[in-house]
Amino acid sequence: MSPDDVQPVDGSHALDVRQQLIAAATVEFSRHGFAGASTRAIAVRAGAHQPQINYHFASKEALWRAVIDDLFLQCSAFLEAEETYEDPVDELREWIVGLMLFSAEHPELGRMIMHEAASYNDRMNWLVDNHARPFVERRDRVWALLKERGVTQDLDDQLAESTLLGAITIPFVLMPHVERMYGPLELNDERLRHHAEGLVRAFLPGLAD
Amino acid sequence: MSPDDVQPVDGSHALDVRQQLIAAATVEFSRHGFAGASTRAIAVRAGAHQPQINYHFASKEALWRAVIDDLFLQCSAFLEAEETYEDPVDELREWIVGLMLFSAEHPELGRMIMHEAASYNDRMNWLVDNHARPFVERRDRVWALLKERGVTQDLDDQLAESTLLGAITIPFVLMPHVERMYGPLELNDERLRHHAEGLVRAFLPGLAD
DNA sequence: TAGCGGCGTTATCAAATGATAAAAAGAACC
DNA sequence: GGTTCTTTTTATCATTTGATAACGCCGCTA
Repeated sequence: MSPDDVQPVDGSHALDVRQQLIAAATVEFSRHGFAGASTRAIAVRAGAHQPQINYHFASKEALWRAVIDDLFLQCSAFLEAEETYEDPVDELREWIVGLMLFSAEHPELGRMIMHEAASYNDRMNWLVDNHARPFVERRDRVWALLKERGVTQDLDDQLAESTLLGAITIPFVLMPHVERMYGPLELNDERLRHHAEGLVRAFLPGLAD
Repeated sequence: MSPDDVQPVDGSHALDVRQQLIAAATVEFSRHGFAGASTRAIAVRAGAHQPQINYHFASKEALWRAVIDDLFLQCSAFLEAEETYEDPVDELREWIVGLMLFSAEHPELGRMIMHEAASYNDRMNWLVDNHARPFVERRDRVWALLKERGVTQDLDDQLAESTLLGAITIPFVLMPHVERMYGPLELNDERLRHHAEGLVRAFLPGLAD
């Protein structure tokens, strides 16, 4: 009410709705896939009205892309550290550990990719071309380097990438499945890092440590 | 036209429609998930009419369960060999190789599981209780045995199962993704087996050979 | 204070969806 | 050949879906 009891300035409330919609859509899309997530359910979860989706985004599909953009941004931030390593061994090791920790905290990205990458469709193509490719190409170079050095597990070159991806992320992507099987899991940082070390040994068996 | 131009005898035509519907539903469900697959698209692919789904199966959901039953049956047949091994090392090794070959040939099962296991829902519960649990419990026993023997990779006990599952199946589950990345893959039996050996070494590093 | 633009809110549309009813067509059995 | 049961085929229903239109509210600016 008072003049400097600042209302969010200059459209920031609209930005807030956008953020809420993205957050809600992240949950709905990752749980139910693109087709299974309804714009109404997303709106309810966001505390917004369904037409606001088409106002703030061009379409359901555009909202989906915004969610993916957001998740990859978070993922990049999480893996930022890997940028700084000089030794490719350290880089891959930290990538494995980092991606596993990210997947544990934000399994939604892996889930959304799984939903789309099961078929040849436009969203999958967009996903690969706009986000996955740069990620993968960089890692493929690192993998090739380490392969020459003889420290990598001997896997098929074109399957290695997705094999690592699966081994690292699937336990968290399938957490509902895992918990149905074993009961609620209590994963603390220590357990996660111990597991990650196992993954590193599995795929970089040439490391003497 | 001629009298002994035999029509399929004794209801076998109906059985044929059932099979066609299951085959078509396998494709549609694995590509688009439960919600994304429409009964009309399934019927068209099967060369049948949409209401025949509700005639031969109680509901879309019942058809989905029939598809899963069918796929797990095929998977069991594929892995039959593992039943015969005495040494648990051989059993796990052959399971890894067998599941990888099955996933390469029938990626649909993995894709359908991925669609469902991303959230807590009835189909996921049914899947775990009716199919996954017996599979997993058996393998967990083998894994525990081999762990005592000190030949397994040191992974978190409750994450090891899904980690293996991910490493083995994801390249084929995500084949559209992989091919978008690398171009069309030509995976022959030799390449697949070579890759599988790498997986065995990754998760059973204690084997001297 | 009048006008304007950004945004929230309500109402509504056309299309698609799973399911069912009812009629038509076969197949089997006497 | 007639009867009965099974299966196919057509027509249709009630919901749900993504999207748009229309209207109202609020803040800003002149």
